[in-house]
Amino acid sequence: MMDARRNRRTPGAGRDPERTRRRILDAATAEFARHGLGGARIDRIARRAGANKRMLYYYFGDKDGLFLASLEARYAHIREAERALQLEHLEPRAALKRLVRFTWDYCLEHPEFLTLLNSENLHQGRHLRHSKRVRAMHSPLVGMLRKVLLRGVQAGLFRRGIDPVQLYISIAGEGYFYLSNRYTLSRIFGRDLMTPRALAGRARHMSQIILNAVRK
Amino acid sequence: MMDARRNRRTPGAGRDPERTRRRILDAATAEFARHGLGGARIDRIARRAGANKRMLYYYFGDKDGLFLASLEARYAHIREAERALQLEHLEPRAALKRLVRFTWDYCLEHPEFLTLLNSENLHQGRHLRHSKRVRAMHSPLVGMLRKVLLRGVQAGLFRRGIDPVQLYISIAGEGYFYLSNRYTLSRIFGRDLMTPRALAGRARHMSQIILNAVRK
Amino acid sequence: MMDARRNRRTPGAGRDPERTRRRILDAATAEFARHGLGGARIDRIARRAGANKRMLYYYFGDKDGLFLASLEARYAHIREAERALQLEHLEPRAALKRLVRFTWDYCLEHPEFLTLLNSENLHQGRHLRHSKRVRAMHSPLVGMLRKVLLRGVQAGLFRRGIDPVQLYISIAGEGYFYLSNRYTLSRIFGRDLMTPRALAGRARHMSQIILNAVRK
Amino acid sequence: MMDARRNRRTPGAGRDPERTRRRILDAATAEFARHGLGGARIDRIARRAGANKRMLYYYFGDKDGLFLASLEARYAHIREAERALQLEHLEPRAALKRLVRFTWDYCLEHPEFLTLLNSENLHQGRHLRHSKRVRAMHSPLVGMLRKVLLRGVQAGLFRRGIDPVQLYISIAGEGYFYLSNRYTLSRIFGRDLMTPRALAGRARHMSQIILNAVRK
DNA sequence: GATGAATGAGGGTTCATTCAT
DNA sequence: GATGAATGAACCCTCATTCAT
Repeated sequence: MMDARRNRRTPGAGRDPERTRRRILDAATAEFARHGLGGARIDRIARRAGANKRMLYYYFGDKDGLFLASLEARYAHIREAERALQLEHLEPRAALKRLVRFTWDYCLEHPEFLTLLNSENLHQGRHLRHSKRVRAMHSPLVGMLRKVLLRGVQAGLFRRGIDPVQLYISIAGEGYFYLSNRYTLSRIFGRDLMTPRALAGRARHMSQIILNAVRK
Repeated sequence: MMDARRNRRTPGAGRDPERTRRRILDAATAEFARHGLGGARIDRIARRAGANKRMLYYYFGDKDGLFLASLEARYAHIREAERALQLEHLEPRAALKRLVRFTWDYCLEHPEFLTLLNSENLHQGRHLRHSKRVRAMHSPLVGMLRKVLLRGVQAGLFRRGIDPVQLYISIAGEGYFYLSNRYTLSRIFGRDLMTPRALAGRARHMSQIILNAVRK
Repeated sequence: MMDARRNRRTPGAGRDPERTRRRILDAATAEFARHGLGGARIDRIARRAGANKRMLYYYFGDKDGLFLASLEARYAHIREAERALQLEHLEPRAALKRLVRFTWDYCLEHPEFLTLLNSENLHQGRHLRHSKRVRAMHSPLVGMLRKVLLRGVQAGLFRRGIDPVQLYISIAGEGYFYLSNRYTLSRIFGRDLMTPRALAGRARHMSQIILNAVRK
Repeated sequence: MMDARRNRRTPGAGRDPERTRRRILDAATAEFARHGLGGARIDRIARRAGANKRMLYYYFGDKDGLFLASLEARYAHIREAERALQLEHLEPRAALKRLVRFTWDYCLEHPEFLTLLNSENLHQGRHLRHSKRVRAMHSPLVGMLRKVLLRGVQAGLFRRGIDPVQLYISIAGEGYFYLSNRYTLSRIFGRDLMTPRALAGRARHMSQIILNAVRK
């Protein structure tokens, strides 16, 4: 209590603003993902980030601001990854398969994204409504999918009239629902849905569903 | 449960245990659905139920007990409604269509069920784990779907090897994800997913997806 | 909930007023002894007594009334036991030894008495103040002890001028403090005061103290 | 701890952590002493300390933590005062008399210490069990008394084989029981034990008891 | 004599947030 | 940029007690 604080350079604190911000954001994402917006605790976030509580307010305004920042960061992350898929250069069916696979894998590897979205929807999207960035992020995805569908139709592989947004929602939904609701589903069906075998089965099932959905 | 209660005096209070219990449960379901488990407030539930706060504890033990009771009641409700579908007497494709339609309509008319399930999954199913009733409720559902699929195969309409659990998860997931995530999806795609037209479009899309998924 | 309650004759309830009263009193004594007045719970008492909570109020008025009744019952008990001592027929030193021994044994065998008294003193004796019985019950001990001391003086064994009340407080206090404070004393001295050996040691020590106190 | 605090503004609040802590601790000690652990009220403590309720948790964790802190502080206080007695430099009988007198006076002037200890014992010493400091505080006391007894034996004044722990328990117990149980004892003996005269009588009686206990 | 249902005040505790430095 | 101390409202829950039957 009365020790002189020499050489402050402990990891996780100190004078590296960008790093502090990043640590807070990561800690917040983990906390929101685990406990939801209502269940998240500012104290835990600060502790996990190794930061002073006051800093959260300094950088993000308030709890909701922090939540929105987490959400935006995760959206940016997945959209970034999607762009790297480069479906344009693939044969239409292969492109679709790849997108399905990617979406599944992403959900599997980033479960925090699912719970973050669930929280935002529980709160009726009131954070995202204030986000300027998020709308712009998403047109490329729809455009990309639209082009794949068009190429499939032109190649005589896919049927006409498929709405890329509806299809994307199916692609995401097939995996999302399975994973997001894994606890209740496992329980009511008396079956562990998260064994490697079960996961592989779902991946196969999803591919079939989506490819059957578009075929002529 | 459906017996006429004589001589009610003050509305919402007084000596009618079953009614008091029911009112609390309904109020709780609404509150949990709207705010999640963490965001739900015992005070609001009591007020909305017209009951003394103490009564919640008297009947349900604690907040978690109340949450579990809400969850079980909703599960019982949907499974009850499903049983009334009587898919056994329908032609296989009609039966499937009917189940898809029912599931969609149910999610649409009972949005509280979706958020309740999301909350339970956010908490990793820890309430349902203690439920004895819920597992037993669900085997009839799977059994019913299995029989439909079997009849479809025998009639030469459906392909073999479809897992009824995987299929049910798709049926539910197609509607669930769309509705549960409607706020974020509407925002990122810049399109109101809840207009009558959009809803009708989704219903059609879902039917196609599922029927295409099973066809030979 | 709608079962007809046939043949009510479960043990611990039913139509035996005196028995019900007794069971409540015993349960209350145990509860007060264990948790103190402030920490005692009406619910626990009722449950332990196998009685309806309302009955506690029916028989004893309120929590304080119940506490006083417990206290009085324990006082009556020890006074009863004391009367059986019959120190009059013993040689003075033997009489003293016997009293010391009795007091020690009683405290040891009835630890609930100690905590009950502590509770009452914490509350500044406000229950006992309203008791009419307790004053009348007052210990025959003082009279008995006075006679013993007198006989001791006359026999040239004890010194003059010893106040029987002071001496009695010493006799009780030597054991009471040791036992009542056994947890803190054991801890601060790093020694378990409740081993058979330690208890025997204390009994011996006490006898010596008291006998030395009166000797010429 | 004894440094002068400059520029105090509002009394009882503000930015003086050590002072805030101290005020809370004092208020808690008084409250616990008066009402016991179960009967103590966090609200009252905060109010009396002129502090925000939240601060109690900030500094002491919870009610039990606060209770333990109170207990430790009081133990530290009496042991400190004892050390100041410097019995080493006194003739054995004088040393003993002084210790007896001191212990009596301390109990008389610090009745809160008695009730605090009673509370801790009611709770079976569960707080003290977690204290690391308390054990260490007490070996000096025993050591000091042991040396006095030894010197008394060597001087041919005291008898051999007296256990300093047993003797200390007697020294403390003689006063403790009298004072701690003053309400019930006064009531059952129909005599006010707290008049100056009565108190003086007890002090004399105690000295005799203890000195007679050790004499040859 | 006995019961289950109901009450309102208040229990300890925790919350997101802000102050002074 | 960063900190520890402080805040007041509100959290879930429990209390002794009483009502209606």
